Formats: sequence, structure tokens, C-alpha cells
Amino acid sequence: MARLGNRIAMMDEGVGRTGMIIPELPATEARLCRLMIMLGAGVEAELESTLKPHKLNHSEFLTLMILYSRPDGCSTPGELCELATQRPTNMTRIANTLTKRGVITRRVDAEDRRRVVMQITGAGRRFVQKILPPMFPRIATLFAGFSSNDKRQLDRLLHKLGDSLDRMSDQPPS
Amino acid sequence: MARLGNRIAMMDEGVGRTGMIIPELPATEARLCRLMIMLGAGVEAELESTLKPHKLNHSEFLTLMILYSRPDGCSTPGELCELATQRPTNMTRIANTLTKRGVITRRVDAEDRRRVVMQITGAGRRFVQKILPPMFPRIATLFAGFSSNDKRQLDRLLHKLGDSLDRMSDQPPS
DNA sequence: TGTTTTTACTTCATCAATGAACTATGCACT
DNA sequence: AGTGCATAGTTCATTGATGAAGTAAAAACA
Repeated sequence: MARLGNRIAMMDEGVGRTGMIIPELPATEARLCRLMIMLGAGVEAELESTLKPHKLNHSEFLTLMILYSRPDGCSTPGELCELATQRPTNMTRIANTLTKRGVITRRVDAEDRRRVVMQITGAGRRFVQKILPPMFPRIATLFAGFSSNDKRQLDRLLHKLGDSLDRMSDQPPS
Repeated sequence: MARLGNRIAMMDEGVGRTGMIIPELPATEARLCRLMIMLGAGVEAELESTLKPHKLNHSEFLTLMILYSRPDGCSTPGELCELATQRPTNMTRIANTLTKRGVITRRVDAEDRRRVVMQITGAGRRFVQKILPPMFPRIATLFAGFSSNDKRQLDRLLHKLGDSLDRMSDQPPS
């Protein structure tokens, strides 16, 4: 029963029953919230399962991929925190881990000695090029049942939700 | 720049540049994966921000809500683990925490003495009824820009993605 | 009936992530 | 130049979640 499909069905019933007790509950929207959380976690879990054999977790992989995608292969802890949604403390740990593995280097910025520059190494680039391609079939399969219109729609709706979240973050909880 | 919109744009460029280096990358699908992860986490973060004042975290809240939505207010750690996607170890901790707060009780099942029954208390029901309504405006606002067709589409596409993930979990990573 | 296996949960050691406090550098203003 | 403030990271203590091992009850089996 660990199937996502079943868990979604159970969640659906649960929100339904809660809506019976508390009629003001915006049930459709609450369902969509829960769906987003469940499927976001589901996709992340799927990703992590492919990372596990390489002893990388999501935040380390993401950090490495951001550096990989940079033309100069560089960034700073502060910038990476924003892009990867991490706290400075954890970015320090990530940098330690990736440095120890030899996939990045870390040095003090000459311009601004408060800053630290993290840079992907040649070994780091080769590592990415080794682990990435085996993921491609799974990524593609995930959306195999989606028409190109489905994908466009999903992209559009997710962007719209992102805008909503941004607007909401201007008005913190009362 | 912690805005989701900006982070999405940066991610988009990053995947684009990675696709330049590795042309086999299924860029559209990889983008959708990342979007799902980012927005799932975004919605969860929004939820947790409303829970924080009550000193509840997501897994504790979800566990309590599942019990609340049950007609008899009961479940077992094992079942709750499946529904809330938690490990038994953590469910023990969650049960400890919720019990200490007086919102649930825990007892050994008389029928099967291996099982533990967790049940929401009257205080637990009142607690849910107190913290839930203030969330409604935010939940509704999240999808304020969505037409009813948008919501139907999003629901459909997320269910479809769930089916995909379930099918994939039959074939673990090679 | 007695032995083995399975199920359900808990305990313990460990890892991942966080907030708070601290260090060091740069910047603004007098 | 000297004081005060802001920025960028790191260290440390703590929380949240996990895997591995342990305990106890039930089910399977011989």
C-alpha cells in the first residue's frame, strides 16, 4: 500500500471527511496542496534513489549541478544557498563534503576576502558526466504518458503556483 | 532573490546550459522534475510557516490530521507510517510528541498485542479546529489565480505523474 | 506442542539540517 | 584614521529523520 496512487486516494477521502466536519474548508485547494507536497516529495525520492549508489544526497547533487551548469564552474556559498534553498550552515557542510570528494575546490575570493569561491573541478565534471546519463531514461519515462500539451500545461500551472507563492510570501502568516 | 520565480528562472537557464553540454539530456522533462520538487517544497514551506507558531512540524501535523479525519479517530503507527510516508522510528517520536501534548493517546491493542492504537483526544480535535480555519484564506489564495479548469487540469496531471511514479517504483534503478 | 518465521513497534547510534552565536572583512560616515 | 554597521562564512548545540539491532507477540508449520 505504499503506492502513491493509494496514498492519494486515502488523502482524498481524508480531506473529504474533514470537509464534512468543517464546511468552510476549501477542499479542492487543500487537496491540490497535499497533492503538490506528495508528488514533489515523490519525484525527489525517485531522484534520491538514483543518487544513493553514488553516496550523494539531493542538496549535494543540486549544488554540484549548479556549479556544473555555470560556464566558469564557480559560485559562492551565499549564492548557492539562494539557488539551492539551503542555509549557510548546511552549505558549509555541503562544501566540506564535496571538497573532500575532490569534485569542487574552495578558496577565499581575492577581490572580497569575506567571500568564498567554490569551483567544480575536472574530476567533478567527469563525475557529473558519469552519473547523469543513466538518469535520462527514468526522467523521460516519468513523463512518457504526457502529451506535449500536457507538459506545457503542467509547466504553465506550476509557474502560476510559483507566482502565487511569491505573492504570498510578501504577506507572512497573520 | 529568494523569490521562487527567480530561482525557477535560474534553474531553467541552468538546465538549458547543461543541455548544451550533454545533448541527450531530456531538458523539458528535467525542468518539470525540478519544478515539481521546487514547488512541492515551496507549498510545504508555506504550510510549515503557518504551523511554526503552534510548534508543530509537517509530519506531526499530517499525522494528527489523518487521525482527525478518521470517524473513530484511531490508527496504528504502521498504518500512519504508510499514509504519512514516515519510518517507524520517526512515527514513534511523533507519537511521543503528540502524546506529551495531550492531543493523542497511545495504548496497546487488545485484539493484537503487537499493535499500538493511537487515538486523537477531545483536546486534539479542539486543537485542530482552532489551528485549521486560519489556514483557509491562504490555501484559497494560493489558487486564486486558477480557473476551475486550471485546477482540474493540475489535479489530472498530478494524478498522472503519480501513476508514473508508481509504475517506475516497480522497476528500481539499474 | 514446540520451533521457526513474520509482524509491529521501540531503542540506540548516526546523519542532515537548523538557529544562535561568533569571526573576519568590507563599507559608510564622521 | 576611527567608530559603527552590514555582509559572508563558520562553529557549536540541538532538532528531525534514518538504518540497524533488539523485543515481544502472533502466525505458520512440523
